[in-house]
Amino acid sequence: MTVSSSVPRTARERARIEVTNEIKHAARRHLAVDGATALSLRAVAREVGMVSSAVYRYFPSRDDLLTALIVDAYASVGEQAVVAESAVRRSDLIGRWLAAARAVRAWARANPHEYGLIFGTPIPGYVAPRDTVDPAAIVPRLLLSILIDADARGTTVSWAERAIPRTVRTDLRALRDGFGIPLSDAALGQGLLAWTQLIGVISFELFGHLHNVIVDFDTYFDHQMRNIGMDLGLVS
Amino acid sequence: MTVSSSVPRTARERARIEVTNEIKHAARRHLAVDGATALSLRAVAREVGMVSSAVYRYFPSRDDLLTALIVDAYASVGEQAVVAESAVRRSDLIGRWLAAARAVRAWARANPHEYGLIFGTPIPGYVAPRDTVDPAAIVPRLLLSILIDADARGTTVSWAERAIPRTVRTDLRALRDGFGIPLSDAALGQGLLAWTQLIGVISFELFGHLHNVIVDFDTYFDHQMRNIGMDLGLVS
DNA sequence: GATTGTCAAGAGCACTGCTCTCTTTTGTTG
DNA sequence: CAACAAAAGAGAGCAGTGCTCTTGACAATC
Repeated sequence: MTVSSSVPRTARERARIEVTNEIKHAARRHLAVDGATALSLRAVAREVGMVSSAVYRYFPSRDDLLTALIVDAYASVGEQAVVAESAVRRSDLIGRWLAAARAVRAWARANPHEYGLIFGTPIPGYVAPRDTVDPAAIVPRLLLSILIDADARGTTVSWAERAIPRTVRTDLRALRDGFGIPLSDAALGQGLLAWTQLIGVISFELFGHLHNVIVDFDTYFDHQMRNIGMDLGLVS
Repeated sequence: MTVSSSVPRTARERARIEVTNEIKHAARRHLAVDGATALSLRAVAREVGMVSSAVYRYFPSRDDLLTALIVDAYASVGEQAVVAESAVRRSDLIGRWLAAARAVRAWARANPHEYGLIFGTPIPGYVAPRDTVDPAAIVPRLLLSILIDADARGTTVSWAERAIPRTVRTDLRALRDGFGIPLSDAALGQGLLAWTQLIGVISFELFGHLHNVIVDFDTYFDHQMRNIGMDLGLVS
């Protein structure tokens, strides 16, 4: 094997990439309409004009197809969040937090099944391969970068004075050292919870747990996110 | 139709209830092992010694079987939470909150697939029937009762002074009036978020979003829940 | 130009949810 | 008690699924 890797050289390789993308796009369309459980490899094959067995040349199993869609979904939501957040003035910390949060929610509402794929019930017997961890970290990393900027400006998190158990400190230290995050245990811990809250509020909305409770989800989401941002010390 | 309704009179009715339960138990076993998507009506039928078509006399479709399991799951987690919370001294507000939260998490860890069934990705094209809304409300209601007791003791929620948008107030008022909840908008709103957080933290743990981040989940969960409880004004 | 690796197609296996028809069992009524 | 109606089980069958294996066609390389 030579250096050829990312650049398609032969016509075969080029065609392979093209067909692979075609399959993925068709699969994403089916996913958007029918959901993950109803995603049929045969139906996808029909749509791209192939016989089902031919698809197996590109994805060795249905789960592998789903994994590819998961990676793409993570990349997609991550990109949306990054773009939205980068459009806000750097010093407007709460604005950056709200922009990122709103972008994630908007993406989730536009692609509910893809959202469910990555933040809902995991596929049984399925373990996320290495490929998914990098794109999955985009949004959390973005949120942390806001916290880091806030910390640099001298803000403090509302739980700064609260005790933190020893083993939690150990876990947080490993996280901080592993990724080089210059944040206090308190900020890191509360940031982790904020990330959890963001996904939790969106999940409750999309999965119907606030049906007949909240009507104006737009305002409700903004309200909760703004309060969380204030607790994080991102005062405007 | 006479008064006979809940009490089985004839042997047939009795047998029907028994077979129905047998099917549900077999289904629950399969669910626990293989997950919801892999739940096969035929496999369940085989286990109870029936032919698949006979099961349709009891559950008109696979989704109806799943719905029955969902209702049971809600009832199950609700009972666990109620039992655990009731064992705590009434004046120990944070203890009651922690007991309920820990009970929900313990149930979730013991029955991950049932948890995923009710708090994970909803089944595509599936709308929760009326039967599910009552059992689904047990845990939220329990958490609210703690907040109500706290309010009666004069505690205040950490967001008590923060502005609440008009439409959010409208939604919260409808909720308060509909269920007769004597709580301020601030307490109700923050309570709603606490409930979301509880499920969010458990989901992140079970669905693997904190893999390689948190090791000691027991302590991490307790830590976050205690902090949330403090924000709710449940100081010990 | 012959050879080697890649791809698409087709048949087939074991499984699924679900719908029929047919037979047996059960409860009620004349 | 016999006759009838309702309920429940059995079996076959349909259309669909994921996946495997074999067969034939094409392209890249020696």
